[in-house]
Amino acid sequence: MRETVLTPARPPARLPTRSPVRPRRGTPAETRARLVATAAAVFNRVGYRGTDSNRLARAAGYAPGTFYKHFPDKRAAFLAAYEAWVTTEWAAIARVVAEGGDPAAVAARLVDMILALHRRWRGLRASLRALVAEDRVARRFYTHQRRRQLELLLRLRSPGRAARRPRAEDAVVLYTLERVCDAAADGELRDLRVGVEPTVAVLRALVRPLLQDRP
Amino acid sequence: MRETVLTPARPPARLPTRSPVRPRRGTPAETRARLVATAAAVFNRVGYRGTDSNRLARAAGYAPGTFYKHFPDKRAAFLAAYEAWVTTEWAAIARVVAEGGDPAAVAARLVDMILALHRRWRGLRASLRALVAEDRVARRFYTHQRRRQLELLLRLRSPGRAARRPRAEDAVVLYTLERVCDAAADGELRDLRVGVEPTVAVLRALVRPLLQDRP
Amino acid sequence: MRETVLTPARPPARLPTRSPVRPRRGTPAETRARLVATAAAVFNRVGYRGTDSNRLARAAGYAPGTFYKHFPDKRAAFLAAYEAWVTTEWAAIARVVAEGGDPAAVAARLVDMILALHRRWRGLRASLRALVAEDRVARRFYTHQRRRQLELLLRLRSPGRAARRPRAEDAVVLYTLERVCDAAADGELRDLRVGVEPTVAVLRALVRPLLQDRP
Amino acid sequence: MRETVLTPARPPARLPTRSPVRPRRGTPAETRARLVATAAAVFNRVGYRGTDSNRLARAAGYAPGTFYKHFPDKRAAFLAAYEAWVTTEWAAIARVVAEGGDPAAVAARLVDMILALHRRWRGLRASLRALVAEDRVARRFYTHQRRRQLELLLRLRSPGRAARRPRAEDAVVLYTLERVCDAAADGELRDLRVGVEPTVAVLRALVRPLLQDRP
DNA sequence: CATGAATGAGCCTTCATTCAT
DNA sequence: AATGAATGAAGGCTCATTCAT
Repeated sequence: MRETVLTPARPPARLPTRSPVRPRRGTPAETRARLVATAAAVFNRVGYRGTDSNRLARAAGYAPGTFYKHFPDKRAAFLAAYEAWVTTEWAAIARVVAEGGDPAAVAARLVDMILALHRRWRGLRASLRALVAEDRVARRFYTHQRRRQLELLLRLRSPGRAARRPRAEDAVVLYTLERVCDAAADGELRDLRVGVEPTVAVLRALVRPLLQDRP
Repeated sequence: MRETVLTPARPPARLPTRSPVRPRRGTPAETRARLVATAAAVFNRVGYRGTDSNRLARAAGYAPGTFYKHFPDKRAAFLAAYEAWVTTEWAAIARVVAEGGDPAAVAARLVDMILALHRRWRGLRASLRALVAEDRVARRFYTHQRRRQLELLLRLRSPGRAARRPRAEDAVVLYTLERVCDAAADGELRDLRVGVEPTVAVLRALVRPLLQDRP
Repeated sequence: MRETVLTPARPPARLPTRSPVRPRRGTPAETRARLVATAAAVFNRVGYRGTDSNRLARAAGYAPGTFYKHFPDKRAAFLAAYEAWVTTEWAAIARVVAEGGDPAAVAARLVDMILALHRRWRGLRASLRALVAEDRVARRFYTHQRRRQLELLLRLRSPGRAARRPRAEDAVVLYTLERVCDAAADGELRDLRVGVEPTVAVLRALVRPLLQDRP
Repeated sequence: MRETVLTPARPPARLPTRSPVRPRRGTPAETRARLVATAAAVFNRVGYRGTDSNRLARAAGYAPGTFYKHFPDKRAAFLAAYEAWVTTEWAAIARVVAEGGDPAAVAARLVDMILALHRRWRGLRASLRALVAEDRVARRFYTHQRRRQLELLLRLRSPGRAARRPRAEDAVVLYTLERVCDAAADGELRDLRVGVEPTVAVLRALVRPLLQDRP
């Protein structure tokens, strides 16, 4: 196994990042996209509580009022950023799976890619966890995204056929993958005196069975 | 297997809950304990962001100033409440393990107990996640507690001897257990159309190997 | 006395109400008229503070900028709506007086009509009072309208001749009529446990002497 | 008739006006009273929309937060100021009536006093009208005060006995008195080319029958 | 030890208005 | 003539924290 966690085969997928200054006058969709991209970057850097809607707007090159033309509130902007993140992640997952190869190799590439993504967006993800823990609406949104992921996973594995693996097992693996990648991204593993490499190996072993139906 | 998740063999261990009103004047330790207990209960009910330090003090029967005589800030009160929770949890774990029985039965009782504890304190735990995600100090505190747990686990399993199981595996199981119990407690599983019972079964299978050294 | 307050002899005169949607492109006068009519209806429903100029423009089928092509500001649109209301009211008054009949009957029909008009436009009138109370320009505008009314009244009563009734008495009756009709329209009388019928009777008795010169 | 409207027999009753600076640390009741007095003065000068809660607090010598320890919002502070005003007014009315004298003289003193009070507090009263016109809660509060006045009036006139005068007539006179005094205070009469003196004479004639039961 | 009145920076949001198209 | 994206000053309110008593 050549690849290491820190040098994935392919650079982590990126959310579009903020354009520099004064984008004045564009289509609403463009403005919204700029706001979302900037919000993602800013939230990732300083966290959800670390900014306010005014700063978010300014960072994207707009005045405070513009923000509220596109989002009912700060939370909505955050959830839009998170949704973009999930879309990015699952596009990347689909790509890795589509590339094919033997299941162990695919599992390895998947785990590496997911970990890289969690690393790159660890601030955003931390804020997500915080918000989901505190806010009903955010929680609903998050759970909805996770259900999407579960369905996606089923479809990835067995296109056209019914999955034979129990749903509970899939869910547990998904939770584990998410939680452990967050821990690794946040440096928790290091603080625990647990190596990243062996942990990644454990995750790969966990993910592999996800990729094929039971024998 | 008789026990169900919803009716654990033993009622979930409880943090001391808040004393009623006006306890005024006692030893500093008593006052602090009352504040911690009240804080735990209030945080569990309305979340970390759902109260302020004034209300917390009043709920325990004190004036706002008293709160700051015992804690440098609101976060410290929260972390004290969480520390009490962890202590409670691991005392309960030790008790279950000490009761003995065949490993499968012990694993089952452990998972049930932990899930019950997460259910009872789901508000507190949600706030913990939020705070840990946002706050460096809280994160350090949390990671420190987790290390304690890891050591405790090692000692539980193989008193006196060195553990032979890789540390990474233990850590992953610990994360999984925590994350999935939180998901169950918060109703995420239901929203995902995943049954609690089969999920618990998966967790038990995961926990069992923790309890004995490799053959 | 046949007529009741609630079933006036003739339906209350109506300001033209808002045109439905997208009237785009017309003469400036048409556009302005549509904006005024819509503004009257919207202000009557939600009050002056209850909308903003953007919504007002949209409600009339225009973009925000169009609004400011026709009015220097929101207040101007309101005053235009109020002016239309006063014109409507005094046209109705003139009509009732022109119909003739014995003074008592005319007074009765007048009071009923005025009350009906205050009822139908109570939201608009409430906003008028609010604005007049807060805003110098609106106050001047309002006082100017009231002077017009006073002159109109003098001319109604004694066409061609100088009035012999002291101006102060007329003014007081005008104020009373206005204030009490507003109170009735707003349900204040009910809250005061004062019947509308006897109050209307008092007003009629007050109005009658306005209609003829002193004997 | 000696007294003129502008030089009433007795100086208009005054709400306590604001204390100058930094009153730090007092009983809550004192602080609240200072805030109410300052609010009354400031609202009277610049109107309800002319300040904000921060400025109100600062004007009374406090920080913004202090304001919200005593009032749930700006409106509540305003209504407290208005309530104080009504209390002041009716104490003055009771005093004038208690002084006795022949009904015409009492009526004259009453009207003069009320007009003076409306003049002194015309800004406050204008804001009251604005708020009542726009805000349900303020309207309810205002109507409640007015009912109190009506009851007070009944009791003033016929202590111990039932009133024989119809309630509707009393209410109409109360409304007239209020509306016309406001008009005089706001300079509307002048703009209407109506003299204050003859208007006051009309009001006195109106008020006189309030003071005694029908013959 | 405990009190509780007071603090004040700062956040979220609104809306009347402008101007490039 | 009409558009509508963008503006930005300002307002209402919160809450962690202090300090004189």
